[in-house]
Amino acid sequence: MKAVIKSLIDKAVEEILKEGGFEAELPEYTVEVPNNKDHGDFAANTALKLSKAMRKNPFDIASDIAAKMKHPLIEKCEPVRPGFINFSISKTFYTDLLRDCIASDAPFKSEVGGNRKVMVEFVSANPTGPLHIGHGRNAAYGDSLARILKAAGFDVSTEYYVNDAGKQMSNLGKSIYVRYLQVCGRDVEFPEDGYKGGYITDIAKELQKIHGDKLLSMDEAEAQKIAFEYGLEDIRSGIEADLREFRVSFQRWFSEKSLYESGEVEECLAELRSLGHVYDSEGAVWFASTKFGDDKDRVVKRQNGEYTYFASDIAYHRNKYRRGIRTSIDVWGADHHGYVKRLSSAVHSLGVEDFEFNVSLIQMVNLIKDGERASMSTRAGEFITLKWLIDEIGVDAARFFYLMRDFEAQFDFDIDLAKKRTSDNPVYYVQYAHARVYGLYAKAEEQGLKWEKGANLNLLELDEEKEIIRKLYEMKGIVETAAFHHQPHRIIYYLQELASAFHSYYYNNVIINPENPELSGARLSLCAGVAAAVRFGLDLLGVSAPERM
RNA sequence: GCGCUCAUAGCUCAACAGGAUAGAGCAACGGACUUCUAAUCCGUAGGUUGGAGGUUCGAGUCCUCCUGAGCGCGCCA
Repeated sequence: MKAVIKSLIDKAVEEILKEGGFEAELPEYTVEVPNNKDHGDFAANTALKLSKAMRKNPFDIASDIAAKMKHPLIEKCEPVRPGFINFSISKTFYTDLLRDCIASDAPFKSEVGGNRKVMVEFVSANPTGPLHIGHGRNAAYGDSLARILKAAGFDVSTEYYVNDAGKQMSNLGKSIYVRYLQVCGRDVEFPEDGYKGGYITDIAKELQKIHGDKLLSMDEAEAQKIAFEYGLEDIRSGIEADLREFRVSFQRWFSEKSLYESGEVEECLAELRSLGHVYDSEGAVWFASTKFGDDKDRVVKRQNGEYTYFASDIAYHRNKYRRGIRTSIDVWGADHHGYVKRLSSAVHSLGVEDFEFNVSLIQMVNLIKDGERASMSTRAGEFITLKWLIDEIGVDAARFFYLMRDFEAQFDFDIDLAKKRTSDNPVYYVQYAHARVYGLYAKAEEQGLKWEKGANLNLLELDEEKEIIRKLYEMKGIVETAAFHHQPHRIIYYLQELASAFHSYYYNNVIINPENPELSGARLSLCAGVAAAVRFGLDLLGVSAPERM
C-alpha cells in the first residue's frame, strides 16, 4: 500500500511540476504509518520536502497533490498543516491484509535486500576456552541479524572465523602441554601468560588418558602440536555445542590456518604490494593504511617472519569477496574498535568494486553479581560461561534479554535480577500472547464453535481491531528498518507493542461467543493473525513461540 | 595527548534515512479475578532529551564547542 501511495504521489508531483513549469526535482520523502491515528492510515511528507525547491508554501503543495489522489482503496486524502498529506484507506485493504497474514508469512517479509549476498561473521571467539556471556551477546545478535536480513530479502550466509593460527594459539598448545606434564607428575612451572582456566587441566587429563606418557618422550614442539590440535578441536566442538543449544549454527567454520595453507595470505599481500600499498621497512612488511586515513601504517609481517593477525584478516575478506559476498557484516566486541579503520582501509585498498565492509561493534556486557562487576578475562580463567547462563535462565529469556538493547549501548547483565525476573521477564509477555491465541482455539473447539479462518472479516468493526491489523501491517517495515540499521532490538519493541495491543483487546472484548459464531470466527481470525506475527517475530529473535504456558 | 562510542522519566532502555503531542518496562500509587489462562488488564504520577550555539518549514536525531562516562591507541588477538 505504501508503494501504491508513493507511485500515485510521484505521478501527481510530476504533473504538477510540468503544469507549473517548475524545474525542481522530487526529493526523497517518506510515506509512513503515523503514530497518531487522527492522522489517518498513512501520511506523506512530500510537500514539506518539496517546498524549498518549488519556493512555495508546503500546505498549498500538499493541497495540489491531494487533489490528484484517486485510487479505489483511498477513501480520504487531505492536506494538513504544516504540509503533511494524510490518507484514509478502505477497510478492504485491512481485511485482505489480515487474510494474507493468516495464510502465509509473505506479508511480514520484504524484498528490499534484492537477493544481495551478505555474510554475517560473528562470535569468532578464539577457541582457547568456553564462551562467556560477552560472547553470548555477540552470538544472539549475529544470529538474529542473519535471520532478519533473510526476511528482508538478502541472500545470507553465516560464518565463524576460527583463529587456529598465531601466537595465542601456540600459547594454548603450550598451556595444555605444561598441564599435561603436571598431570604426568612432572614438577614444571606454569607459564605466566598461559591460560589458567580449569578446563585446560581437564583437556590435559584427557590427553593423558588417550596417549598415556607418550608425549613425554617426544620432541617438545611435536608434543605441543599434538596437545594444541587435540585441545583446539575439543574446545571448538565445545563452543559449537554451546552455540547449538543457544540455537545458533553456522553455515561454515572458516579456518584461519587454511588461508596460510592455500597460500592466500601471501597472494593477497603480493597483490597489495603490486598496488603499491605494501612496503618493506625495518625488516618488517607494512601496509600503508595512512593512505586511507589511518593514524599509522600497520605491520602485516613481523621481523621474525611471522604474519600478523591483520594479514590473514585481509586475506579472509578478500576470500569472502571472491566467493561472491557483496556485504560483509563483521560482529566484533567493542574493544576491537581500534581495528576497524585499518581493516576497512585494507579491504578497500584491494580495489574491490561494490563491496560493503561493515562492522557491528557490540558493546561490553558487564556482569553484575551481588552488586559487583565480575571480570571477564579469558586468560585469568575468571568468567561466567554462556552455558551457565543458559542453564540458569533458559535460552528464550537469555536471547530476548540480550537482544532487548541496542548493540551500541552497554549492557549490565544483572544475574541476580535475571534469575529473579524469570516470571515477569518481558519475553513471557510476548510469548503469552501467542499461547493465549492457542488457548482460544482450544476453548472454541471445546465450545463446539465452528469457524473458518478469514471468513466474514467485515464484522471486525472496532477501532482496536483495526489498530491490531495496522500493527500487523507494520511488521514488514520493522523488518526492513531492523535490517537496514542492523538492529534486532526493533523487533522486540514491535512485538511488545503488538502483544500489548492484543492483551488489551483480549481483556476488554469477548472473543468467543457461541451465540454469535460469525463474530467469534472473525475475532478468532484476528487472533490468528496476531499469533502468526508473534511467531514470525519471535523466530527472527530465535525465541520459541509456545502454544501453552 | 589523539581517536572511537555514548549521555533521553527515580532505574533499565525505545523513538523507523530529520517529521505532527518524546514512548515502554521496572519501581511508586490507586483499581479489576463468579470471566475465553490475572504470566493479564485499567488508571495516576513521573521530562528544559548533560550544557551552549548553529543548520531548516521542522532537531532527541545533523554540525561546532563544552562537560561527563566507557573503550581503544603493540611487529597481541
